[in-house]
Amino acid sequence: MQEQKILALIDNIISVKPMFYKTLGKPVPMSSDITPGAYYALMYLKKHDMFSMSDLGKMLQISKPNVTALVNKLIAKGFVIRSSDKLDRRLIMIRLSAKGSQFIEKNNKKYFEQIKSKLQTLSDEELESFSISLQNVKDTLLKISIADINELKN
Amino acid sequence: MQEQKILALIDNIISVKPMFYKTLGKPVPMSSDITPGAYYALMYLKKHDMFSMSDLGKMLQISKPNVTALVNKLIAKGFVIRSSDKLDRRLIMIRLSAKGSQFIEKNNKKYFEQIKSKLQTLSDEELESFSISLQNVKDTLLKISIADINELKN
DNA sequence: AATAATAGTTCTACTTTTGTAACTATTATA
DNA sequence: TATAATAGTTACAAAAGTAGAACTATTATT
Repeated sequence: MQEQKILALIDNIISVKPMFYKTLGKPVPMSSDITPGAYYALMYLKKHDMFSMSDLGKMLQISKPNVTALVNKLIAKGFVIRSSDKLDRRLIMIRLSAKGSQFIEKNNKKYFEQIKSKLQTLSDEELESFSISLQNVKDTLLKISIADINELKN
Repeated sequence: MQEQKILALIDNIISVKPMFYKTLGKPVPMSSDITPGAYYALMYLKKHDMFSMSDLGKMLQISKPNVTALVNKLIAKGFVIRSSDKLDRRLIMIRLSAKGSQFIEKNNKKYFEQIKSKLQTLSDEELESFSISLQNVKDTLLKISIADINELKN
């Protein structure tokens, strides 16, 4: 890819980031039952099934002490399960509990309505192309994210 | 658009938001010369040229007292210019100064390298399609954002 | 002219996020 | 076995974001 096109792409990445974060409403506090950061953690766990504390921190880009604090809160709420790896007892694996999974699904539904109303300004064609593009963006980010976490492991 | 496809779209929106925010590195502190929120404000001003205090707050989704505090900091740094609207003297219009514009351009370039390294895991074809999709997502978000701000005006 | 509405400010307190340093337990290395 | 490296925790501090209430100045409404 040409250098110039890459620069344009990165410019788009930079400028779309805050838009993405802000345009479609607040992250996800709503119930105030949980902090946005904790909600993100639950979403990652829902997508990726299981993480060690360290890898969860890498995904969320937060430091280890913060992972501990965050996971403690999620455990206190029963949203997450802690289990130590038997092969390497240093590792503590975190996964979603049934309660945590239900919580996310229920809350996301509430959040749906909020976003849905914002989408009403778009035509049917715009919705279609937005949908396809977003899927592509998501897949790409996921790929970058996974490549990134693997690199950090080595 | 079918209800089911819309639900899938929204699900993607929700799950891609935290990815977008986190996957590609920290928002934009870097120099620590400015907070991420203030940086976002500068980016909005770069795109939209001019905002009243209230509209800026709506774009950034922050309350009026916080707009004041944020803009004060930006003015102290000389990144932004304050001017009152002559037709409606209640309005205070904010726009980027030359210094602010230069600051953003310079800092974005630094940020480029960080993102560029993350993109190296992608093939040329993936970069191309990512680029196109992202442009579409950006345009769509911008459209939603503008529709939203106009609605709030009425 | 009186009243209501809007734009912005000030003051204040609170939540959320974030980072650093020192520590324990376990595993890998030499 | 001694040492280094890794995973996670604890304790503390500080930055950043957020919001409510009361206030001034200006414009719109009646």
